[in-house]
Amino acid sequence: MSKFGRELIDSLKQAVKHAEGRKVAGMRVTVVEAPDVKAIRRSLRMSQQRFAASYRIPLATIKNWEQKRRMPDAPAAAYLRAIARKPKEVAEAVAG
Amino acid sequence: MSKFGRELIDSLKQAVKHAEGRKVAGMRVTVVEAPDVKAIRRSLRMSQQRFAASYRIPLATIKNWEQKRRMPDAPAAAYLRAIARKPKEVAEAVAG
DNA sequence: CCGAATGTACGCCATTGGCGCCCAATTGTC
DNA sequence: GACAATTGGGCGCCAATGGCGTACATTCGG
Repeated sequence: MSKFGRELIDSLKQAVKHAEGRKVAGMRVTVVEAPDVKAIRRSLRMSQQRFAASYRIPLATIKNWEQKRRMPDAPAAAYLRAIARKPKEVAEAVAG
Repeated sequence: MSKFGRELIDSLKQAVKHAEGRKVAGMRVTVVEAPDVKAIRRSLRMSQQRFAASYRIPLATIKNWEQKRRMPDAPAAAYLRAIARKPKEVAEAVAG
């Protein structure tokens, strides 16, 4: 069996799974749209540095999110949602 | 130069950097101890499923954290901290 | 003019997120 | 007691993210 042959078969298997309505492992389909980190931060009138410190997120990670180089994963997206809606409460909760 | 030789040299370079107090790229040193997800969840008297749903974290991720198979990354740790201290406020914030 | 602060951009790589699957333990419900 | 449902532990797999470094552009106050 050639390498090409194996790859072709794998592709077909995935296609079949798709057709069956099953999910293909390793294929992530983003359902919810990405939270706009920059908008959230700006609405709080904070620099990236202060925002990062206030919510205990590494500065580099904030930068990645704002530049759309990385998408916040599910827990991070939830966290950002919480921050966007109750900035003060969350900041207090993580402080100290 | 053999493969083993190169690897040995790289290891020595890292050791030198360590000795110099510099940080070695790619080597993560966890500073804060891992949050005890199970304890947090239990104190809220929720099943893994409800906890996951309430805070919008995939069930599999909760399992990984509780079984210590994965460590929550920095944003996740901050989120858990917020949850631990202001469970109701955070739950309300992420709901809807 | 220059240094500090802020933010954009990108490389690198170990670790995590996220998914599926299976199985044991616990908790109902008849 | 028997049976089904819920809960949670354990593990393999893979792409994507987290985290850190470095360099460069822009803004701003002295």
